[in-house]
Amino acid sequence: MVQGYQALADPTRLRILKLLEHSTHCVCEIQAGLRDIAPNLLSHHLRVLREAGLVHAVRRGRWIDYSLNEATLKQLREAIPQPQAHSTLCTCEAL
Amino acid sequence: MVQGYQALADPTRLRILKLLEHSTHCVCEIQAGLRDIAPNLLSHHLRVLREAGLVHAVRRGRWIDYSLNEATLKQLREAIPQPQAHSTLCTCEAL
DNA sequence: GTATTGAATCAAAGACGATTGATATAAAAA
DNA sequence: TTTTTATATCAATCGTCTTTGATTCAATAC
Repeated sequence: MVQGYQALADPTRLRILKLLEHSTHCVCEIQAGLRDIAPNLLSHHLRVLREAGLVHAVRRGRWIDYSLNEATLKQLREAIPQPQAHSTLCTCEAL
Repeated sequence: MVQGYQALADPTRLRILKLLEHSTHCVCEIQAGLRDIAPNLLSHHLRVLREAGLVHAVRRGRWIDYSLNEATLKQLREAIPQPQAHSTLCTCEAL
């Protein structure tokens, strides 16, 4: 989980994931959507996302297509803590 | 958003949030649940969580009670990218 | 086979976050 | 008012992550 949130915790990577919400994209298309990010840096961020399992990559000839990995994203969504129904108060000696 | 995911991306902080799912707790109770974390370090992590808006803190006499801030947690859950319905393929020239 | 295109890797610099030890604040008890 | 208890802050260290520039690898075109 930690690795997943770490991967989400970067503006560039969030931008990449947003791009992929609507479509699979090869790196050159992602690059076109993030003109301010150098290609090698983009490649690095894609690797972080890959290694965290947030996206997957498949080669198609000269290109590599990236898409969201919904299974992992769902896990991350569900692992964010949530107050439980019968949440009690602190039992420390009252004031 | 980035700050929120950053705050989630640490094992100690996830443990703290897990503890708070069931109940509000003062720092000394949280401390009891994380015996391997030094008090000053715990305090640091609580600050990170506070500044990211994931928890809130209220003083009760000598104690300070921490609880989850569900509003922010919900936002983070909903901001995790999700493939959209009519997700298309990469339009790059086919192989 | 050699060049070209698309993408990843390597090495190094700088910025940032985690951890520690020591000190400070705030409220209550003595 | 001094001490004690609960928690936070400060300063410094260490490690990790981001970014850059240069190089490498893989697939296709020539």
